[in-house]
Amino acid sequence: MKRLPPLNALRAFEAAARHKSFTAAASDLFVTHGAVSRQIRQIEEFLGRRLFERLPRGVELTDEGREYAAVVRRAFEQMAEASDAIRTRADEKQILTISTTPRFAVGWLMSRLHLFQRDFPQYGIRISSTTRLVNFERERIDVAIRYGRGNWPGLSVTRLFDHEEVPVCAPALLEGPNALRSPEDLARVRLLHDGSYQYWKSWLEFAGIDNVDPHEGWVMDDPNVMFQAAIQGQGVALSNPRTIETELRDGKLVRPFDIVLATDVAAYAVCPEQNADDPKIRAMIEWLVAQAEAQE
Amino acid sequence: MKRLPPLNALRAFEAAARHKSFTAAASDLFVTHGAVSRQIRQIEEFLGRRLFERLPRGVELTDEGREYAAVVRRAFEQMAEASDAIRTRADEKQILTISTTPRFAVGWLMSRLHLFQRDFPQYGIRISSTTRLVNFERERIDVAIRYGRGNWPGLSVTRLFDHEEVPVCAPALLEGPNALRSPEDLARVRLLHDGSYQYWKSWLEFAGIDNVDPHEGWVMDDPNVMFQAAIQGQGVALSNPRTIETELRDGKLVRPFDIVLATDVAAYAVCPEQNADDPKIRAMIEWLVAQAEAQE
DNA sequence: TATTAATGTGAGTTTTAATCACAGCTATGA
DNA sequence: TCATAGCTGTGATTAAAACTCACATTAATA
Repeated sequence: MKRLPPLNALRAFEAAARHKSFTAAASDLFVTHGAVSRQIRQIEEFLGRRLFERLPRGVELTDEGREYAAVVRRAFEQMAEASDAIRTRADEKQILTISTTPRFAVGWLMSRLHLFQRDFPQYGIRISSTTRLVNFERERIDVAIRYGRGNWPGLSVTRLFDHEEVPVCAPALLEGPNALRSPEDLARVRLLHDGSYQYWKSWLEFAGIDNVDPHEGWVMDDPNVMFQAAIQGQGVALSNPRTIETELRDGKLVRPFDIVLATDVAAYAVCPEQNADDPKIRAMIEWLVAQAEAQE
Repeated sequence: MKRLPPLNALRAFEAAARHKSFTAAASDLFVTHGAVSRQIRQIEEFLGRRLFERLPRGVELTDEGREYAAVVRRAFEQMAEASDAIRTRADEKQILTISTTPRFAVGWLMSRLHLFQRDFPQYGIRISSTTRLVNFERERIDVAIRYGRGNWPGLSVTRLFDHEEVPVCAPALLEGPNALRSPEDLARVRLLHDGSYQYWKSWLEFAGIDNVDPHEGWVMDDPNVMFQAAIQGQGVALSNPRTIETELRDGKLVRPFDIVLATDVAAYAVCPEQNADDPKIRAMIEWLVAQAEAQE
């Protein structure tokens, strides 16, 4: 076979030809314009011909460049199409089953999962949300995301992020004559509890507040219900800020004070040790870690 | 455009599919089998499918892999063909003119130049061999290779290798009753001089030989003629072993003793300073340096 | 049973590519 | 007409990717 030009540079050339601009191609490829400029030069040196005319504002393809770009684009399209055909082949599509808590599913996973699907169209996704500990084999779970201390024998354990607790409430509670200003003001509002009084008790101790009764308020067994109550202004809930990211960003919930209780539990991605090398499981766990890191 | 797999890995896949072997593909691509193994895995993880069946002796394409390989190969062929068409386009082909001494041309450059041409088919090559110092502009020289001390003002100078001198002769001179055994035996054979007695004089001084008259022997003004004389067994010549590589390898000439005289001159690639950035000149000089280094 | 001819892989190194920050160019518009 | 905005080019540095090495593993072959 005849010698091929540097392939990554060729892809940069294709993008530049499509945009008629190095800068636009660069942002298309998520690199800087300098990287594209170097790669185009590589191709031009390889071919011994200019492919672009350099103009003061942008670039323009030479005749040769235009012809070449057409061939290159067609070749890339064929490759992309063939790759895509394999990746999205519906028959015998592999299903990746994720088990997690309902809150984590709604508050963290859902808003990100389309990104995984975009990068890995070859896998079907199934989400099984339960607070129970799962039997991987019987329930056909590939990856579970669980809070704990990471000591699960027989399982491959990957830490995602620490679990911290911070009070959150509807923004309306920060306004008016009874507005929450300091932690002591919690005595005047309803506490929302997730299953047990324990969490608020620990937080109040940590914050050094003694005028607030941790047994006051409502207890709900479904955290999603609890957060809906908080959004409606029914009281103040405790939450890991990471799992209510969207609510915080949209302003549905706010953090009245920045006293963050660190805990000794963390979110972990786990799977049976013997499956840790399965490509789809590895892909998912690596992706979860990357997402958790990106969130910081 | 749909997402493309890692392109260099794709090339490795193509080679592996062609050879039906990772090891063979590796040597084809001048890398180790480990590199190919990783790249194939990359592609397989990207696609979410095995492309090869792993057998104990070698690998075999899966049905999917076979289909995919066909598409990929065709796409690469299109790119290679289009690239080649531009690179070898005869009209307006750029000519690269190299000026060097006749000896260097015959003894070093000639045997390597096809490698340059293979990598850079887009340039036509012209060789101008003369011992004169050249006028780059008037004689349209792009790159000159010259011996000296590297102090040529106005020129961009790149050192290639040191010039050393060592005696060489036909292997026949090492046999029979009058065989050359030690440097002192040079008194019994003819010395072959390249233009001046100076070189032998320096070498004999360096070697500490005082029974040999450096003014003995034949003086030839063309080193190629001198080496022909040496090959025919007419005497012993002094030479830089680098420029008679092929004669040494073929056994036409041998080094009777390993006393190497280092000199203060070296071989340099030079070009006018203002042309040092010309792609074809840069390509040639970088290639000359790489060849000189490879020879060591 | 030892050998051979392959692929797979963890750790470390080398090579390659990308970034950053600044330079240079010129059409545009104040 | 002169500063500005919008590009591309590049030297030095940093970051990432690829490769190598050495060893492991496997099963056909001698």
